[in-house]
Amino acid sequence: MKNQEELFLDFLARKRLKNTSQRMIILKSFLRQSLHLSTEDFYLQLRKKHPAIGYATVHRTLKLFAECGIAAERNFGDGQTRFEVNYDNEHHDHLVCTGCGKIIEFENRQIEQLQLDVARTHNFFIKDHRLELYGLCAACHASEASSLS
Amino acid sequence: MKNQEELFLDFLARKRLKNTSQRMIILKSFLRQSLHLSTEDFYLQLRKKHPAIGYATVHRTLKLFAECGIAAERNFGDGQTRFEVNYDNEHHDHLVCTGCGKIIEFENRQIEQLQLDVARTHNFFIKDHRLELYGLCAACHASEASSLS
DNA sequence: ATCTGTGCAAACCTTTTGCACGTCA
DNA sequence: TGACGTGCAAAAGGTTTGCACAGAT
Repeated sequence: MKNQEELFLDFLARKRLKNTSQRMIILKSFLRQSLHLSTEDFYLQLRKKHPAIGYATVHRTLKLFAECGIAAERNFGDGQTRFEVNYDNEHHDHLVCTGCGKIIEFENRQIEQLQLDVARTHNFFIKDHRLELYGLCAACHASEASSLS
Repeated sequence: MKNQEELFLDFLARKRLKNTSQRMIILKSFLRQSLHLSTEDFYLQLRKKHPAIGYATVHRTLKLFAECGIAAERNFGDGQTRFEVNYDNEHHDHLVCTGCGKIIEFENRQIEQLQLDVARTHNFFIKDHRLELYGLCAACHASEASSLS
């Protein structure tokens, strides 16, 4: 099994794209972070250490990551696209706290199986799916309850 | 049980908002369509019969629908916000055909129940969720298969 | 009469692109 | 050397807003 870095290098070679210092810096930085950062936030964080790298390069490189499969593009409805690391084709879904913005990943085989059943019922051939649960995490729920008293 | 129109009128009264002819036209037109139109597409369709109504008014009115609960804002990752009619707080999810753009609604109680289980495991208090399955409908799948031969 | 709503145009915000220069192969 | 990549700035694409006039209560 190849790791994410190797997968990306293979992808570049296959597409005759070039391996530049910027792409390596962005790749390493992206793999190091495990959050769900928007392009903007990721760029701002990256810029602290690498002020010369432009937003457009970051954007284009994240798109490449998505294209080669090591990143997944997410969209939680706040108008910003987020990228997350995609390990080993494992699929996971998200719990999103509308109070503090925290995002928790989860995986549930039974739900995945039921999705396949639904698809079959409608003669659909599923390629991908997105499941997001929106609500309050324990901490936000507690603080909301106390502020009402 | 009140219908969607009554719900909206109640909402306007409660908020001391005014009942204008534009809002009524947009409301009736919105309830009549059962598709998942983007604001832009909805506006273009509406303008055929009511050329004097502006985009901003349509946009603001759809937002009001979402606020009062008779519409739900959706986002399928194509950069456009879509609004759909929300009947009786019934929740449903979507199958999206990436070939022809067709959107099919479905409902699955077992999946909903499993979501609650996931939330409980993480001490989350769910308010809402979104589930979208992306793939090819039977027709697109067939035409893709035939074009490959 | 007053306060909200409308339509227009402009502002905004994020994503995408054109271009001249730099860099990898 | 030649093609691709980069950084900048500007364009694009969609959503939101300020403002002056119109309309509802």
